[in-house]
Amino acid sequence: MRKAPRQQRSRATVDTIVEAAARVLARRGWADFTTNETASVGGVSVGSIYQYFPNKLALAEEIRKRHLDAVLAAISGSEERDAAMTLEQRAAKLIDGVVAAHNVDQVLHRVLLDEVPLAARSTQDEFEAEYLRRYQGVIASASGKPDPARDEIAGRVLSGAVEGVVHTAARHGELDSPTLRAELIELVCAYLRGRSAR
Amino acid sequence: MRKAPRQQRSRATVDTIVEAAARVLARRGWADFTTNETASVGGVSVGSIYQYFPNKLALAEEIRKRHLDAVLAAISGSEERDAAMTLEQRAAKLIDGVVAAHNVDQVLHRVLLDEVPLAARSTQDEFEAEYLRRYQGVIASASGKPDPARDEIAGRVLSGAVEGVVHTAARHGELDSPTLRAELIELVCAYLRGRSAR
Amino acid sequence: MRKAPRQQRSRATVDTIVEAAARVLARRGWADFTTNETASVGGVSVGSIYQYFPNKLALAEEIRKRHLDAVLAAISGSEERDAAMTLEQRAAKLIDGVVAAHNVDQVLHRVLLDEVPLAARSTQDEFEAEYLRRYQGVIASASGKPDPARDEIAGRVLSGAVEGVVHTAARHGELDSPTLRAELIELVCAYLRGRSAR
Amino acid sequence: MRKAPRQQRSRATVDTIVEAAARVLARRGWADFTTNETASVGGVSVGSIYQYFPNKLALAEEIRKRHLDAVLAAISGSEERDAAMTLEQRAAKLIDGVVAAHNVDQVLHRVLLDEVPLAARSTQDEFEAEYLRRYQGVIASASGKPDPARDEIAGRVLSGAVEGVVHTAARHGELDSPTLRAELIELVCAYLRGRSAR
DNA sequence: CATGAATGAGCGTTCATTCAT
DNA sequence: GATGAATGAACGCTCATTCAT
Repeated sequence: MRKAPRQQRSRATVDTIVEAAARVLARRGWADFTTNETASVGGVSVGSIYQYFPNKLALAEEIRKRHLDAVLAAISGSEERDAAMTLEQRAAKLIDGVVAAHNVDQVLHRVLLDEVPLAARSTQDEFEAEYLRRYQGVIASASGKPDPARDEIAGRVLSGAVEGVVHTAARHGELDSPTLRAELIELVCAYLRGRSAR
Repeated sequence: MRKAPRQQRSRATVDTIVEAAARVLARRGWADFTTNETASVGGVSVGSIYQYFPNKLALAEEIRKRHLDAVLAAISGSEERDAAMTLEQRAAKLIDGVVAAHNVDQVLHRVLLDEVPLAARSTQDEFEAEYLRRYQGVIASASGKPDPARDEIAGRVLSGAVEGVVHTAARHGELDSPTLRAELIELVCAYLRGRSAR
Repeated sequence: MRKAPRQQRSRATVDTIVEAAARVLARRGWADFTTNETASVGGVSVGSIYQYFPNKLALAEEIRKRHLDAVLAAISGSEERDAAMTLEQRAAKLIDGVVAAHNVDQVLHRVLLDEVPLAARSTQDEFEAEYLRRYQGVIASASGKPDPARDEIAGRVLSGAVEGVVHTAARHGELDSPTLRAELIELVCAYLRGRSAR
Repeated sequence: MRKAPRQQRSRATVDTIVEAAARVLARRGWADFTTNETASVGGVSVGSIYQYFPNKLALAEEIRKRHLDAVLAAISGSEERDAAMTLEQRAAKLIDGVVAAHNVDQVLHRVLLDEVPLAARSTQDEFEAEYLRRYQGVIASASGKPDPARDEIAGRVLSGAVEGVVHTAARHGELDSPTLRAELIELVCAYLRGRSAR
């Protein structure tokens, strides 16, 4: 950000801008994301945008930051590591988190991840690290003895798989289907069980 | 396409244009995809592009069509339904097909699927139908008795999962890792076994 | 220049643009020199300007080039080194050349030299070299034996002095005053005579 | 100026503003001279500038006023009309004054004279009148009998010449060269001697 | 008095698209 | 058919200026 908003008025303006920008970005996609439209949707002048953001990309970066924070909050929730939970229960909690994350703002989520170029060392990295940590939790509880290298691969496979399914489900508006939830849980458990059996 | 190229020369021109456009699209992404650059890369004039395509999106649509055809060709290969194949073998063949598909042109693939807006549902749908059919084959061979409704869901789950894993692997340049291949096969088999056990 | 104009039409357009730009630059000065005004004055679209010039400065550079060529042409004229000419005659010819140069387009001349930033290794250098060569001719004919170091200083002093007088005269619209001409010739001769006497 | 600063504090503010503005103007040139940068360099707010100056040009006008005052002060110095001084000595004093003037702030000087448009003729005129008066002093001491008309022309020629030489010397960073000083003195004396001989 | 948030006209520049040649 | 010159709406962004606090 170019300038830290000092007065209360300007903090409100920044919020207005970012929210308007997020709406425009989700509606139009990165290619048609326009500072002018953002300004008019937010009811502010273009100048105000550039008072706080050096350029369009920085604005998008701030949107990403705020969105991923919200997603992380949605994923987190009840953090207690209940030793008594079954694998199914852990998997269910994971899936619910991911689905909740996608429910934050599906379209915006997709645009941010697929279209907006990331400006070197963005918030994305921190987010992905936290995201993978979720999976490690479940994986660890399923495998007999921890094997960091193998576990990391499993994390990537699982997160990719779950993400892929949820992604396409979101596209078809079936994010909240219970069947989908059940199948996803089954997918995770089946994979992890087979893995610990090997 | 605006006009069907009649002579052989013009068919060559169209090919030149589409190939140049595909290169530019892959290199720059949809947001920076430019008809002028396409023309200069292809060594033709902008006018020639508009002789055959009513606008930029139509050109991209043609790229998508050709690319998805190539991807289908890569997936297909040995079509024989060998009754003697084990589940693992079938799964392996499937995975190999999907990976091969992504290898056709990874960057272009990603851009086409994630960034370029789809004008009409046409090409993409046909492709997805064929794509799911691949999965149905494997699913059918794993389940005892066919149950179209359940099998369709399983197809969506499996394709989404595999696609998701391959997608992220491609992003990290690990598409050809044998470990990944093994884990993916295991994922598919584990899921299908668990499913038929239920 | 970005593109060489191939057709005759485009060569005409480039001329139109440069001429319009020169008029705008002279009228408004560099700080208020605008591509939009240039386009509208020239009766072309902004796009056409950028078809041939990568940016505003390059356009100004082309104006400079053309202007300095014209000035050089005005200075040159009868080049014959008549050994029989007196110092006064040589000085008169020099002064006439410089005045003629300033008469090419006084306002534009001032703007180009004083305001427009020069884009590294511009036409300016070549011009100045040629300009100083004029002076060396007169200086050489006045001094007994050539002394390159001293002569160069004399050249700088003389050209600076003449330029300064003509400059302010131009500002007051007295460029064509015969009195001024006479005094300038006297200035040059007096300086050179005193110098050779030393 | 819009408002006369009454309190001591505000007079200090005005000074701060003008000094900051002068620095920015010298550094950036008129085309890139910015009130915002001025404010931030001076450590005040934009609002404060507009408290005292109706617009950017008025601010520049104030800079000019202060600068020309400083230049006049530099030129003046020992004002005593020593009847015993030789022409060379008088010329030397003149040259030293002009050089000293340019040394006040060479870059700012150039920008003010060449780039900043003059709003009203006021400040500049007064300055030029005083400037020419300097030259009249030397001219008067060199010519036998005073001839106001001829002397005025000589003043313009001499001031233009000296100014021109010093100007270019300043551009090449050779303002303090003793050779230059000697040549300039010689230029002035040679011209005046020749003139009184006619 | 001073601040600095807000404005918005206007700038330089790009690029999809048209059309005379 | 093919060319490429020409168009102009629209973009990202700046900055002189205003005014509520």
